[in-house]
Amino acid sequence: MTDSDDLCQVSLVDEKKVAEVRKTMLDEEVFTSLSDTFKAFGDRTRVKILFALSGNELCVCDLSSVLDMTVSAISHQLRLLRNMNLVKYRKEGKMVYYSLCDDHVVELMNVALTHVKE
Amino acid sequence: MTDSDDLCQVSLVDEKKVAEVRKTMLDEEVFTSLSDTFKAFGDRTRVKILFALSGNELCVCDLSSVLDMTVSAISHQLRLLRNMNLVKYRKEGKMVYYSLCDDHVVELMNVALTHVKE
DNA sequence: TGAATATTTGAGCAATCATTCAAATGTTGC
DNA sequence: GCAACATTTGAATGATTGCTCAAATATTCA
Repeated sequence: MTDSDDLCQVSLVDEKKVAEVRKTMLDEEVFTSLSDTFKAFGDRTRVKILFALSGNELCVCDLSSVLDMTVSAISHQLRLLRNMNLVKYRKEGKMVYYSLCDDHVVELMNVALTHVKE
Repeated sequence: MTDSDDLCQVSLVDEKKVAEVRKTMLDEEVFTSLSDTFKAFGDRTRVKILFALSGNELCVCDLSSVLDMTVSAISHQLRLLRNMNLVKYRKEGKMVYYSLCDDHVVELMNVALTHVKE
């Protein structure tokens, strides 16, 4: 961070504004959780999985078939979504059925969709 | 994709469900836009920038000061956010003031925040 | 015109990440 | 126990990405 201390002159003028904004900033961990959550949605495979699971409980091979992707690839991404508490699973014999954890997931996708559609 | 055709036996049973889900899936480009949008939020620096800009118009060096990061690093991320139509800018002399494009940005962060806080 | 300043940009580098492949785990039914 | 099957896992690899550094733009003011 070579130029973090040679701030622009105007920052002295906006010192008050900067201080105010700095005060409203959340804790570092909150921003980390926030960006981690968004990061989980920030991949085509994972959004597709989450979208497919909205309203449906699906097993890994169902998802593999719907997305036309390797079971292994799907499973890797499901683990990530599990760790992020976005999906939960239910075992039934050899099968593992996945579903969404809560409604925030659908809500987030809907808000983002309205943005995408302008 | 070596095992995309040797689907599990159960998929024959769930064939109907899979076909239904497949029908509800959105177009490929929509999923791409969706994940790209989320990807823009999926970085600590960028969420912080977006959060700082919610309700405030700030110049690059203000942001640099608030986030305690290089002007260059901030500028690089601002370009990405500009390309994603999440922030807009206004030139005033040497300064460039950034602000959020629309309310979806704040809305998305709020929904994600309620998820993070459980 | 030339110095000072705010911002942008491109190349380079280290770190992260998504997928593949092969192997392991766990479950069912013989 | 063993074969078949659904899923998970670890290592490896190619691709993407965030930041730094140096240089380029663009604007103001003397």
